[in-house]
Amino acid sequence: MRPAKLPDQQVFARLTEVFRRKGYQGASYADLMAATGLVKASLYHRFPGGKEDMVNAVLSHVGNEFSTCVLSPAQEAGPPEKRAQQMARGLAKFYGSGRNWCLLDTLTLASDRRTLKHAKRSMELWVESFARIARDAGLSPALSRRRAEDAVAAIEGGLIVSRVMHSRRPFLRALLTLPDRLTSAG
Amino acid sequence: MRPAKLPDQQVFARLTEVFRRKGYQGASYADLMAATGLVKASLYHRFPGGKEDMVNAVLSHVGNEFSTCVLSPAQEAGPPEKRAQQMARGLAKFYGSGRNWCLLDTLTLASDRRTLKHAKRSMELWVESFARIARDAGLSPALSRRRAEDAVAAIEGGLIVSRVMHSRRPFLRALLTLPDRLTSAG
DNA sequence: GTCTATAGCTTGATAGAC
DNA sequence: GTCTATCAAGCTATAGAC
Repeated sequence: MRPAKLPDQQVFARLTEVFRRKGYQGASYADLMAATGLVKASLYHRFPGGKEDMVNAVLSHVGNEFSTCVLSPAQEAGPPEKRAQQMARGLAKFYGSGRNWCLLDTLTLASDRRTLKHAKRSMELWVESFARIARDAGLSPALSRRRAEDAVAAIEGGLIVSRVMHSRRPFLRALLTLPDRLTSAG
Repeated sequence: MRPAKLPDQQVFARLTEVFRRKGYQGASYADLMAATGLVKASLYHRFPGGKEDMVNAVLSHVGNEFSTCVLSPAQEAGPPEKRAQQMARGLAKFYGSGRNWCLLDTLTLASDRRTLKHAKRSMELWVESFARIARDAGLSPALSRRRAEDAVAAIEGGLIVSRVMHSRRPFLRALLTLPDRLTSAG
């Protein structure tokens, strides 16, 4: 009998896990097959362009998750501080309290231009979303932009220090200081 | 006639360049051969353990550079603010104003335990060096440690945002705020 | 949409001449 | 300390059956 289709959601989740840990070049088909339980030809059936297609599908999928989990609070009504706190909670969940690594980091080592552009667009959305909070808190557009970029950097850097030092605290501190970072005057 | 020995310094510098851009798995022998001008067997002659040996030699070599270029100002006499400024200048040079990527980031994706331990030790030295500045500025040991970790995270994150967004400013801002980050009260 | 089977290329690694 | 030559293993990719 014909094997049932493995749900897209599961495929995406498992591919994501591999790319997060190994990056683009580090993720071999052997890894991707083992993670999904699908054989190579099946992966090519779903992603005709091979790994490049997979990576971009994963970036889109994870980008959607990130939007609903983290970015959407920025759009809603309410005081900027509260919205920033909500985003921090979303980030804690999204990054598994620092256990997960960030695709925008791991996928931007020696991968193709399409992927790099995709990653840049994703980070741009993230920064813009943070900047909106800062503007709503009364900061100037230019300062808001800087604060937003620096907040993203604090989180990405927190993830790296957490990864290298084997402690989640640096990442968690970056979340704790997020609201102040985005909304405090000066 | 027998080909002359290619100076260690040049070999290290060129290998470093490759590992910085491609990470451990991304750096193939083809890449390493092209960068050094040495053939595969010659690389194995210098590094009997292959890539793992190369990476660890590169980490040691770059670690020494980092020590003299960045960490040594922390040991000297003088006001903490001045020393922090000196370190910021050293970091600007070391990271090519944001053009260079950090080995502690790129080499910690799916590489062997020895390399991960080496990277952790290097970052530990870095954090400790920053923390000393903070203590000399009068901060408590615990706060100094947190400030130091967060400062390293700000720099690593600045490098990532700079890399993804194609702008050196996030990294350069992380340097500009370094002295205050390490020495301000509270 | 899954699988088996196969192809050719690239990889990491070694032996041995100069 | 460099090189040429060679190797098995792993890699990406495709053809075709069910």
